[in-house]
Amino acid sequence: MADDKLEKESTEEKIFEAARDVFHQKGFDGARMQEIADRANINKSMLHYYYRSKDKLFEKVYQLSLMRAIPKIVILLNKDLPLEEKLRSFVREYLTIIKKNPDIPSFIIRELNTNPSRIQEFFRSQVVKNVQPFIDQISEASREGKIVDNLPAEQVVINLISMIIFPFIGKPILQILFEMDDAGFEAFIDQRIDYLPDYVVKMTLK
Amino acid sequence: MADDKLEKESTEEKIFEAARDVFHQKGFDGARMQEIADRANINKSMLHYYYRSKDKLFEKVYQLSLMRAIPKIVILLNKDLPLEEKLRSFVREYLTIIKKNPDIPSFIIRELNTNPSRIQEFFRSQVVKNVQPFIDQISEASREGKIVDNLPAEQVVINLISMIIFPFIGKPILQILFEMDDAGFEAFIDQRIDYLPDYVVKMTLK
DNA sequence: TTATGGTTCAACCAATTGATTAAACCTTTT
DNA sequence: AAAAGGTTTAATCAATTGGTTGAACCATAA
Repeated sequence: MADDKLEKESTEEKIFEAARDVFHQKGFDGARMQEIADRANINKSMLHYYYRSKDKLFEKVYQLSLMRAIPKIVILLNKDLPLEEKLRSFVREYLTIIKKNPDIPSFIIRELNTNPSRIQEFFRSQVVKNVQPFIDQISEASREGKIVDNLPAEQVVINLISMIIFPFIGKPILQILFEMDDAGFEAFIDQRIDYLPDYVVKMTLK
Repeated sequence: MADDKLEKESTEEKIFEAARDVFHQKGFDGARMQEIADRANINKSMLHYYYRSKDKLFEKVYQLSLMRAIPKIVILLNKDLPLEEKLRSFVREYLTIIKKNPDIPSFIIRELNTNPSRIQEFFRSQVVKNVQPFIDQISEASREGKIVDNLPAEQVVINLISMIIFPFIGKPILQILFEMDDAGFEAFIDQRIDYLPDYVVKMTLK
């Protein structure tokens, strides 16, 4: 009755959000159930009441993190667009989505490197088949001599993904190197959203 | 007396190497002292006898991992070379060094994201001042209108680093996406060492 | 009012983990 | 050979961690 302003949030939701924050920041191994409980302002038993175990809770967080980041992009890749336009919107869309969820890349990469098996399956079943048409489209363009240096599709795709994702993963290094605060980093990303789509097209297509 | 072929290795060294492997693979939080001891084929007490604590042991591993990866590159950046040549050799050298220590990038990035304070200082004191001349050189070139799209130095540098480092960090994704085994991945990197230096120059300098 | 059933909590448990200890072992020195 | 000192080991500790339990709480329905 004190400040129930916007506290319609259920306990289950509070737990999930706290878990998401802690898992994102510390990873599975570094996360503590007690810390999640504290951040959600509830008793630790509640975690197990709603999610059974740390593994199950992590699974939920992980799944939603991936779901939030990937499908929107994947849809784009399956559209029937000319390569040039697809490249441009891929870069722009991807950067924009990650900007809204900037801690997801580090999170995914970290868990993918420390405990591959847990999620390789997800990638194999959800991502690969949706990216394949895009790869094929690039391969075809390469065979037709439309790609700079006749690079194979794998190299082109990695160059794309690298330039999109790495700045978020390397944020702490970046901030030290260029003496950026968080606002500076955001401005840096905005600048990227602005020039990178055209830049990528230019450096990829003849 | 069985197979003491090359076992001149001291216990201290065996511990360090085992620790390096385990820390690289699992990170600080995921690493277990017992696992390190097992991998080194020694009693767990030896870890503490030689390195006092898990933290101290980690510190040693971390420091050497950084030392091994960074100085060689940093030296290059301070040489008095024309930008074009410096770019080329920067990409080639950096890729070659990481190829020899392919698990270091993920390791550094992971710890940098989970526990920034532990190492920010190292970067600030060791890396920044050595990279600065390189940044300045690019900034100057940009002012002189020699950079494609007149990109600011920060964007150029990040594009470089992204394309060099990310493939190693994203190896698990890459392997799923393109159905690569470890040999395939190495071939992929070799291909990169081959074309990326010139490619980067072309996409950076007018 | 009271019975019901979902929710919350404090107390507790078993297992794991980093760390310590004291004795045994081995190599070198005297 | 015996003393000395560094090295190795097994046993053990205290703290932490994920997880469990049973009772209390509280809203809703009979």
